[in-house]
Amino acid sequence: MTRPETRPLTLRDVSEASGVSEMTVSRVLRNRGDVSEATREKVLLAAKRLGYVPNKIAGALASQRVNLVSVIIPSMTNLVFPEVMSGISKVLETTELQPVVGLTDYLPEKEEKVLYEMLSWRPSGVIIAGLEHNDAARAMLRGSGIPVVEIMDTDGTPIDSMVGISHRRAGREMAKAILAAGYRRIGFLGSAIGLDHRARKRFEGFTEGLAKGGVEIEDHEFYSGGSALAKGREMTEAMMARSPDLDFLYYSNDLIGAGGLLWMIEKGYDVPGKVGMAGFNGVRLLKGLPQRLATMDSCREEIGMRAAQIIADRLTGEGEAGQKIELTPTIDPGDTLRQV
Amino acid sequence: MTRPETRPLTLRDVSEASGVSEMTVSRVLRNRGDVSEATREKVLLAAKRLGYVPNKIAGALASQRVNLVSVIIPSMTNLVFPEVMSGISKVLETTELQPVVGLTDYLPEKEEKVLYEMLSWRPSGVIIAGLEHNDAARAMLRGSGIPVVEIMDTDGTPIDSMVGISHRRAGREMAKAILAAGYRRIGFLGSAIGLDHRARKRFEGFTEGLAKGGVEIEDHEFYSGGSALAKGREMTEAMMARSPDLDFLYYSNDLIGAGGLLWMIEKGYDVPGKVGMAGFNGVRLLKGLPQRLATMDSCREEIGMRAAQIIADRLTGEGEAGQKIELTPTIDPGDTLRQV
DNA sequence: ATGAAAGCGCTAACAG
DNA sequence: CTGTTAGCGCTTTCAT
Repeated sequence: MTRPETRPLTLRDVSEASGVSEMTVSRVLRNRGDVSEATREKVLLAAKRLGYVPNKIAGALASQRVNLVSVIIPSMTNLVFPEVMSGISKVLETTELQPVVGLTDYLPEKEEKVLYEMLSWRPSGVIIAGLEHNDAARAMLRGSGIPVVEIMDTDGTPIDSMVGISHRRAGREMAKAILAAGYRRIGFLGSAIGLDHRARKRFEGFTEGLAKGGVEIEDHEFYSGGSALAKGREMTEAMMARSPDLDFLYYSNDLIGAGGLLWMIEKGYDVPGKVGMAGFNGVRLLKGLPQRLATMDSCREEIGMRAAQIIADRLTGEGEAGQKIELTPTIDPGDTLRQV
Repeated sequence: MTRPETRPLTLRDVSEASGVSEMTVSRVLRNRGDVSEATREKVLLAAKRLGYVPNKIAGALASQRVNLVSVIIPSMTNLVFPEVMSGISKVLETTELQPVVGLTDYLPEKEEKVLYEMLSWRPSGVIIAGLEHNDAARAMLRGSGIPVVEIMDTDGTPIDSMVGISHRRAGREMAKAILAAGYRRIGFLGSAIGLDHRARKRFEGFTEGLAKGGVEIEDHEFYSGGSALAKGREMTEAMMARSPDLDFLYYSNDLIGAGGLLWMIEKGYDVPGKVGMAGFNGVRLLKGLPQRLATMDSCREEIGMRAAQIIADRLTGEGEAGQKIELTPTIDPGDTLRQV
């Protein structure tokens, strides 16, 4: 109980305290190999009494195995990624693996740096958001020799495996649904899509889908920073002032859409009769608004689960490299997309 | 560029490729000690060409130093913790340290497990949410010999340092403000506070504060699970049906408060004239609601920053152990707390 | 069922 | 400025 020195305990301490060789102590602590019940108990008792915590650094170096999976995502405040994480955790919890998160803030150089840090810990696998990475990052991933799963997006070529949805298709499908519902004068409101490739692809797919129906976007507005709900409100106000004839507002995410919806309700617009509205993501958080915003589920938790499963399977040897899984998001018309 | 074998590269590979000793390669890669510009460039070139990524496991074992800070929090989907994280990152980015997150889901046993895993990587410090931990967890933290900062809460005794607010006091202050504004018939709506000690302390402080004014809570309702916004709506409806005479609704967090507020607005209640409302946390996300919910800033980002700073300072030797920092949350009356 | 020896890839501490 | 020698704390491998 008393341990005046500050040196962390080692296997040797447990070995001496229990009178059992280091090797056998190690076996007991890892449940490996045959150890008699008697010595096992002696060891466990000693370890617990001392408060021994094994040193994974030494263990990993010796065994050349690290039960860590690097998860590299842009942000935690986005609502989207915590749900992906929860899918990943759900699956990894059934294994020996542990997720370790690195954040990129949507910046390629930061991604490169974080990836380098992560790989220097020799993780057993990498789950990384997006298909766009700079050359250095791609080289590292390819050279790492470990399973890599790129997630969220399937519009592109993965380094190894990928799990996601086609954002281009998601945009197209939403355009199709909007046109089918009879809307024609359409405004787009989105985040400034400089570095958010998936938002950009959705936007491209959307205009493409409209074009097929002979329709062009009538107005658009982009924002960056600030509270999404408030921004949605402001942008909607600005756009409806500028283009009062719009009959549909498509938002690049549910939060700004919700802000817009609240404003429209306040102003007494007939939604979805006169003006339809839709967002993107299927954010559960927003259930509870006066009207349910039409949206499209982005399959976040499932993406996390499938990605984690790919890594887990690869490590047990059951899995194949180069898997490409495209999930199919479904449109939820909510109360803001008129039904035909 | 070609590397048929799958064995990761080592310092030795770089050493051989550059014709410089391993030790000097190591010096170059870590910017330690004096190395001539000529050899430095030779080494850097070789390392880059091979795509060498150092093995931190070996480095950590040899140097007995790990630039990792464990951050142990209940959840990432809570809105509160991502902001704490962002404060932590902001400070650690100015240092060599890297945060590593572990999630407990508010479960003490899981906290113990996660902590054990974390400590087994011998991090340089621990930042952990809350002051309540089971015996094993406390023993590990105390025995770890590294700086420990418990965050969020200051109502209790820390193992080492703590940074947070007094939730008991926060509840009391809100009670005082509500009474001062003239409200008397008060309902409380909160999350089921089984394992959320901070919510519990706020509740206790709140009833205590009311008691000082001779007032007792008239009705209360607790929820668990589901979408907070929707729950707030449902709970508010239920409570107002049951206790139509209430003139104030205090919510244990902003999200359920927002749901309640939306419902009240829809039903045409005069807020804050007839009924006042308040939440807790100062969630920025919610700016953009029709009315701004009264709330109390929980200083999340600052807590993260201060905690990270304590760890960083301890490691450079400038800092002291046992720091106790209590921040003072301020009430934001928004539009739902009548001003006197 | 248990132990002894060797070494994982790197860095600290010395030499030169 | 550069190199050599010993480990870091554990696990692998091979004996017993």
